[in-house]
Amino acid sequence: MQRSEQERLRIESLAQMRQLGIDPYPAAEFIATHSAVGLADRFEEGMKVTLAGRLMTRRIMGKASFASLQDSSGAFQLYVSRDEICEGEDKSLYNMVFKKLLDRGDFIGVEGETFRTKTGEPSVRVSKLTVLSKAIRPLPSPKTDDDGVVHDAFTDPELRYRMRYVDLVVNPDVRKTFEARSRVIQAMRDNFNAKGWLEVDTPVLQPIPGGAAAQPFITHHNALDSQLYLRIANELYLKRLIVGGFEGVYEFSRNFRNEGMDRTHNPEFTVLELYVAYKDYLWMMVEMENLLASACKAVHGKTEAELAGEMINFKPPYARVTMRDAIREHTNVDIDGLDEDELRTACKGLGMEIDDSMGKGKLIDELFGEHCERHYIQPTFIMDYPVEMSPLCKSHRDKPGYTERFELFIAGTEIANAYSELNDPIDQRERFEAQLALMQRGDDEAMFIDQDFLRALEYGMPPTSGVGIGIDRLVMMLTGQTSIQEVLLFPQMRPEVFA
RNA sequence: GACCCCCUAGCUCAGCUGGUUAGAGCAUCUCACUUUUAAUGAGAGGGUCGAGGGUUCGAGUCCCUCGGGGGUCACCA
Repeated sequence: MQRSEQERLRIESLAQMRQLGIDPYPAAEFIATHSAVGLADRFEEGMKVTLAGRLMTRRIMGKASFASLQDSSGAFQLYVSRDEICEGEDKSLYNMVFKKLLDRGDFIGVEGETFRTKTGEPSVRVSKLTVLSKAIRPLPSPKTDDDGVVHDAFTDPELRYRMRYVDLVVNPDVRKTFEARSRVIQAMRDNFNAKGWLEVDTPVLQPIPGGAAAQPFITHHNALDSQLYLRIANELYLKRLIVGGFEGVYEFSRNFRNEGMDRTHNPEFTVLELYVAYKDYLWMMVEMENLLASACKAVHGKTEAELAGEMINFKPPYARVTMRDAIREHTNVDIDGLDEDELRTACKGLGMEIDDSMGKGKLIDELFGEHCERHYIQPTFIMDYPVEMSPLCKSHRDKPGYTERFELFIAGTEIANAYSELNDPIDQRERFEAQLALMQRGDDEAMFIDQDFLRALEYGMPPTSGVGIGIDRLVMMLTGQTSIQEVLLFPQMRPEVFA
């Protein structure tokens, strides 16, 4: 393979280290007494410490040098003096190893005593230096000037996503985003566990891709000689567990949909699904408000987050708007009482592209998606969806033709979808059959009938409220990112071709 | 899937209506330097300009095909 000049030099340094009796990839444990930030937080002069991490910038000034050591928490300054790491006549550890054979990016461990330099910078005066792992490829070398401006940043999205390991090393904000993602998920999990709800795992490989309307990935099991699908949702499995007697179950579900990719869609994505027995969608709204407020606090320490120049306020309560009112407000169309033909005429009047395969539910969905959705910047519950677009949702307790469903919109994007779950097995069977009719009419997103799920409902499911929250999108909202690729460690890319 | 834009050194980028040997900063290498922090000073090396074809006396630059990426739209969360 073709090596760059810098790579060849580093490989040569490896050999030279071995000649000096230094193992560039030692096996032994290295114990760091402190992390970089931990040491900075509890800094006193005269502490005996050890640190481990990557050697980053070096400023060599003859017989002494400054360097920064970067670990998972951040960076700390090292002071390396020739005569302090080489006590005897042999100065090769400094002159050869430190100055020549080590490079930016190599892992080292150091032992030494803390002090402040004359400019006041907390530093470690290195007395012992151990090579922990040599890097043979050079890292990109961004620099930050006195005004905080970053020069030569590693910014090419293709390289950053394909080599996330490099991105994480040189772009501290990237690491912060993924730490925030972990905190969001942890805050949610803590919240659910405190209430006694059970975290469960349900099948990713499903014989029927149910619980949502989407194109699945199809695979094949050899031993069973049967077609299987990667799940597009886990909803129907969690409801089976409610039938089984658990009162609250949740799962952070990796779902797979064989559809387009853009800045809010990745073929695999994460949804938190939560189902709680004896609750309804009104209860769930309050639950969501509190949940998102605590998730936001977990990231920002307060209930506000900035996104694309807009402050998003996660403090409860959130606005509640019915689907009918939302459409009426933004299009002057009152969907109440319109039949399918009248609705189609109204959509055409608004210049929308529609076709005959669209049923009433789909038409309303289009109306909302095209004309309303983008207006909801602050967290807003859109509630009471028409029954045609919600085949798994309970009919509204006092609005015929509507369901007890809400979606939560933030920054014009759907973040969560929740129901008072349909638990009437006869009604559910009819809804599935209506989906079948839509499918025959040409709607390729209509749901399949899951006979086992219907059988489960026939054994009796308590009244239940369930919700799905798009975790990737929520993390985007909470970290100020506008592309899903920035909140996925390894976003889907075309396979790389190696020459 | 459609349209638009991008791909030049390890990184970030210049490179005009085509014109000698393709440039800069950082990184790298050599030398100097014991309190620097975008360290500094002096010097040096490093490129099949995404790939392949074409037009031309001459292509990084114009045209075509392909590959990769980004953006917009459509489907979807």
